[in-house]
Amino acid sequence: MSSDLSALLGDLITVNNRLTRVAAHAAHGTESAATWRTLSVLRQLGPIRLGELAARSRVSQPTATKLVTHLAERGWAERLADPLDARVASTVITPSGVAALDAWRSELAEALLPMFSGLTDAEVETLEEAIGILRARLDGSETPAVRPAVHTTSVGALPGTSAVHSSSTSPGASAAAGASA
Amino acid sequence: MSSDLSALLGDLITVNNRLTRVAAHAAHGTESAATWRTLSVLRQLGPIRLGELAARSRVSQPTATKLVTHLAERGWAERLADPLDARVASTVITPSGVAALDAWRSELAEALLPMFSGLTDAEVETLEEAIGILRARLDGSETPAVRPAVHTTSVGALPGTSAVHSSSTSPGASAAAGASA
DNA sequence: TGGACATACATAGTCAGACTATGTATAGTG
DNA sequence: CACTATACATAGTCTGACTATGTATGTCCA
Repeated sequence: MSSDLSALLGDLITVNNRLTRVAAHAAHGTESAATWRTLSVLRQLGPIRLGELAARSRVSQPTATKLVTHLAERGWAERLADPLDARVASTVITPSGVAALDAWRSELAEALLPMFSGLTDAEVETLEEAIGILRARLDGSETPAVRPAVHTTSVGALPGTSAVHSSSTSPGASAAAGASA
Repeated sequence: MSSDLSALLGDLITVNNRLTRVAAHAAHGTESAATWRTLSVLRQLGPIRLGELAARSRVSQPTATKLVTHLAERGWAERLADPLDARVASTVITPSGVAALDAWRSELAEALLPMFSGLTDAEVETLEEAIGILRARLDGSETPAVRPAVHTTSVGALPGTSAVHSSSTSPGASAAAGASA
């Protein structure tokens, strides 16, 4: 019954774009979506080099610089000097940043509740599983674009490529939904 | 403990934001996401007044004006004068617009295929259902009078057989797939 | 050891989508 | 026939995103 993967992806992005507008209205009095997205990545991946953050967030390196600067001004992230390489400026989320992220999630959820009230248990489970599937794909696919390095530094093994292929009705989805980076 | 709806919604929006970045890279040589989102709404809802389009797209009325102007310049949409009310400028998608939308979907799907290759049938089904659930909520929560879910059509019943572009529902009141309050 | 090249991040400048505030034309009403 | 409400257009601004480029540091090799 799986019609066409092409159509599925088209619908996925279309719905995604519409949801983005809804979220923009929901998180009104707070920061931008880019801020929260970046904070989420920081919380999930811990101290991370700026270039790696840019790749994971699918933004350009200058954009990542701006976002981190913004977070640092808010006290939600800090830059750490790398003792082994003075060029590197790793970024960490601060406790204040974690708190802010949690607060945003709460506010967002409250704003979206009317739209998503009355979901059946089955629907909630479906959404949880779908989120898990998408997250696995987002985390697992290493950035195709920015990786011209032929150099084999091989210091920090990237934590990606979790290779999660849990089928539906497996416990993986609910766990992924609850963990929340 | 499966359902903390608050956490689910937070995860949903976070994943959504990350997917948006992926899509931005995928549809590279073409128009913006706002263009395709608007075009999708136009195809789904047929001739539609500008204010209604803005509400459905979750953008302000001036933004809708700009988007429609852009579409009209491309020849992808046309403004229709309302014989009963000279203030009204309804908008319709043109055949050229439908073709452009289909082309975008194809290009997008091709670009995203590597990331989503190897999905199991169950995973595809889960994503299809999730898309249906979200679409129902997006379509349903618009007007003060929420359209009641009429029948319990399975989401898997999307046709997808006749044309290259399936889904995106049919015009009219087909929004209630899978709502089942 | 020192110069050439590569890498990591920062800065500058630009573009587009989104908003609020406001203007203009038409419709409805007492 | 004004008087208000409605529907859309216009003006101006903010911000996230990009490309192009600059600066500092690391690495390689003669």
